[in-house]
Amino acid sequence: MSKQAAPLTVIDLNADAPCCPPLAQRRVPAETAAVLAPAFKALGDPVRLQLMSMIASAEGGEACVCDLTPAFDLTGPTISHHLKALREADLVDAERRGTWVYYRARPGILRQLAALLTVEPVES
Amino acid sequence: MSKQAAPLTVIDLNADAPCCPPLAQRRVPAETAAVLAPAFKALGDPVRLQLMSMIASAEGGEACVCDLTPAFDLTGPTISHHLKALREADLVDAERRGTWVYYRARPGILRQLAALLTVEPVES
DNA sequence: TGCCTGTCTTGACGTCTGTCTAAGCAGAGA
DNA sequence: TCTCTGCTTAGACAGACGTCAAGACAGGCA
Repeated sequence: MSKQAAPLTVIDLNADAPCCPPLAQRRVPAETAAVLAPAFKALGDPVRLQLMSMIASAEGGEACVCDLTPAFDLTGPTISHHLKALREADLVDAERRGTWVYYRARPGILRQLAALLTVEPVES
Repeated sequence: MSKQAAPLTVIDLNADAPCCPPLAQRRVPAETAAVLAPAFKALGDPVRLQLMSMIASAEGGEACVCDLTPAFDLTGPTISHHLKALREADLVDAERRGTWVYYRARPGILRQLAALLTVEPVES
């Protein structure tokens, strides 16, 4: 994976308002695709999708790694690796408080992705 | 993988109504994650994200491979490979009419994915 | 301070992915 | 029937990914 961080910051993934029109309305430009595809890719693993959901739906808006790990038949390092992938895709934030590390979802980018996938309701 | 794909058809990817509550509302079960993650994975490549958008936003609701291929600096077989990935993720349908092959988006699964990512609007 | 607990990082290994070239298949037209 | 065009499949290769074991690091507690 080559670098792609320089001029692509045009798209603010943390904004609350959708950055882009729905995918089905107008063709997604290459720059937008390059920025958003990694987020979809991060969600493209069943373990990470569940992790994302556990974090986003946790009470208080945050989840402790100590609660996430036992939910899977995977070793700690593997969960840590998946969490890192979610972090690098800007889907979650991590914060260490004492012994434990807490993860918190970033709703902004989730909104971007949801907006991109929006389709008009069925006409019948 | 020792699963036999039998009971996973509980989730109808082509239904128009969302199959599942938003990811941030309730924890996504493993079965649901296993079904939906491949769709996110398919969208997790910039080329496929653009292809998906070109197909979904095409007039008439369908796009010819002959129009898709020249839009990228990639060979025909590579585009064909990506289209196959979208097909296998149930994101698009293909139909041959005479010399050309036309691709059409399946809005149902896009709605499922969008619904899963839905987050409550910002409270301010 | 020293030990214990909990998490992250590193390195390794096998598998999967993205891309290409070459070959195969399906229709259309002469 | 032959040939041309358009798309897909097959095979190969480099690089990325998912997983684990082992070691490193950070904070709490006696």
